[in-house]
Amino acid sequence: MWKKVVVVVYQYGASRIRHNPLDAAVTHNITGTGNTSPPKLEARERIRDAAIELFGEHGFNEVSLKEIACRAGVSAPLVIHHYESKRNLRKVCDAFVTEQIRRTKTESVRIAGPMPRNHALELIQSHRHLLKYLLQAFAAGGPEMDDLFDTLVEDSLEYTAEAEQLGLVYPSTNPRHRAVVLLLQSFGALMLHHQMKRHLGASPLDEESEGLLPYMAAVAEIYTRPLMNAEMYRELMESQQAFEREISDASPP
Amino acid sequence: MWKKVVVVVYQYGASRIRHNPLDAAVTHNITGTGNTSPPKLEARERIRDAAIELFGEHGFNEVSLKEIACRAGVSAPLVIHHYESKRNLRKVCDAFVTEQIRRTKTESVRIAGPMPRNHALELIQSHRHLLKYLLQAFAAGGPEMDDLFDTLVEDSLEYTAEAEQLGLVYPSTNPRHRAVVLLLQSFGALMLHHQMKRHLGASPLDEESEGLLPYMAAVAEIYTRPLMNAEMYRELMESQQAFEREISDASPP
DNA sequence: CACAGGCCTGAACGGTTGTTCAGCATCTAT
DNA sequence: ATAGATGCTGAACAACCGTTCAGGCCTGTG
Repeated sequence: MWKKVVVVVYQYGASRIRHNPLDAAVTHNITGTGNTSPPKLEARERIRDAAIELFGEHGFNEVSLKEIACRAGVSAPLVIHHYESKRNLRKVCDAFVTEQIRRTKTESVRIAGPMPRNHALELIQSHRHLLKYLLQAFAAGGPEMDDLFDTLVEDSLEYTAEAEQLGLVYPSTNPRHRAVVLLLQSFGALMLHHQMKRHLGASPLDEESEGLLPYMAAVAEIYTRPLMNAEMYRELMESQQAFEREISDASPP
Repeated sequence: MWKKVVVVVYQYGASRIRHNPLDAAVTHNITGTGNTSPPKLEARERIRDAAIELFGEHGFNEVSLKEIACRAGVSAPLVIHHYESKRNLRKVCDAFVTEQIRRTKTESVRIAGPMPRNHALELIQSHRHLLKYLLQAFAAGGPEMDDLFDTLVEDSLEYTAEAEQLGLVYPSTNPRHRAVVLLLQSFGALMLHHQMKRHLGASPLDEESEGLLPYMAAVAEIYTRPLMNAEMYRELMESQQAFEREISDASPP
């Protein structure tokens, strides 16, 4: 039954989150027909969805309870009545989005097979609002997000290893570190989606799903062909090592 | 007595900032000789520096005027007296940081020669607070930041081309797009510096400058050796092309 | 029918925010 | 010495925030 709730919520979210009386009637209809177990439906889920959408769009502190309530078609005190406080609402949203993304990820992994595409791009097409929320939550921090990031790393590590055995991905001297940096780069690039859209014409986070080819092509080229020389590599590492040696020589007396 | 505490805190903060000798000389000169042009020194700069530091650390909306004033060792209304409003203060900070980074960048380019290191890493060692502010400002958006990002792209493009002629960097089918994506990835990874520190042990944004080798090594490996197969590349591009074709076939009736 | 209980709301409260205002020192110029 | 800027402050203000409270609507149950 919990699943059913989730499905309804998702469909609701996919329909751009209009909270008209019509939609309210529809949800009421759905709840009224079948479920015998304690429903507790309707407004509670609408509030959560509105919060997720608005937090994802504008950030946590930029959104007031009144705006959330307004988008959910309810009053502000009701938000407090259902979720104890705004902070707790955020915690619930964090947990919900985390769970939803975890499920979506494993599903998409099953479907896509051992294709180590960009994690971010994997999620984008169907769950844009979740991804937006996720990015805001990553920026804001919090233990839920730390856990989620960890599982993303583990998942990435896992099916990158599969792809490596298939010869699609080349081995690394430190697969875990590589996976982490790739995740950081992928999600980080999405956090700058505004600049990405300005310079590349489109971003995975805006409404139209088209025009991503320039970005995909650039990323693909960077990841399939070496970008810089081995000599470059050596110089980079040596300068950094020299710098760190200099630091540690100077500081610890 | 409270003031004294504040002042100490500020000086400690300022000693990390390390103003340019040029700026220090100018300010001292003005105050000492009684320049005819509007002096308005001392507190005004302190407020600006405090604002930059706090905005960079906690974000624009997370910092109140009172906190800025407290760190600058003045009262809140004085902030309004010097800078018309909080929004205007942010605009001034944007312009100042932008200008400072522009200057620093050209200097570092001169010094480093045609070494297309990470732009971010280039700035980090000496101007961490500026970089923190920059990342927050990128996240918040604004025309000043758009302009700055554009010049970063142009600069990157320019001396990547130099490095290319020296054989340190390999050519691209679209150098501009590649430069943009590299910038997005570099800065974006820094925006997730919390996760970076958790998984890689250190981040360029925290106080100690050591321990960056894991990150540098992973980045260097990604950029010097191909990550995935050409077959992988083909599949990636084709799936995206197919997806976009499907979209454009369905939508424009 | 009465009545209890779960949604839900309007009004109101305390706290914080950015900003305004009147006035206090300090200094310069007349 | 007087007048006038200038730099700066404490007190106060309106607006908004998250949250509380008392009560109204609706539904199910005796």
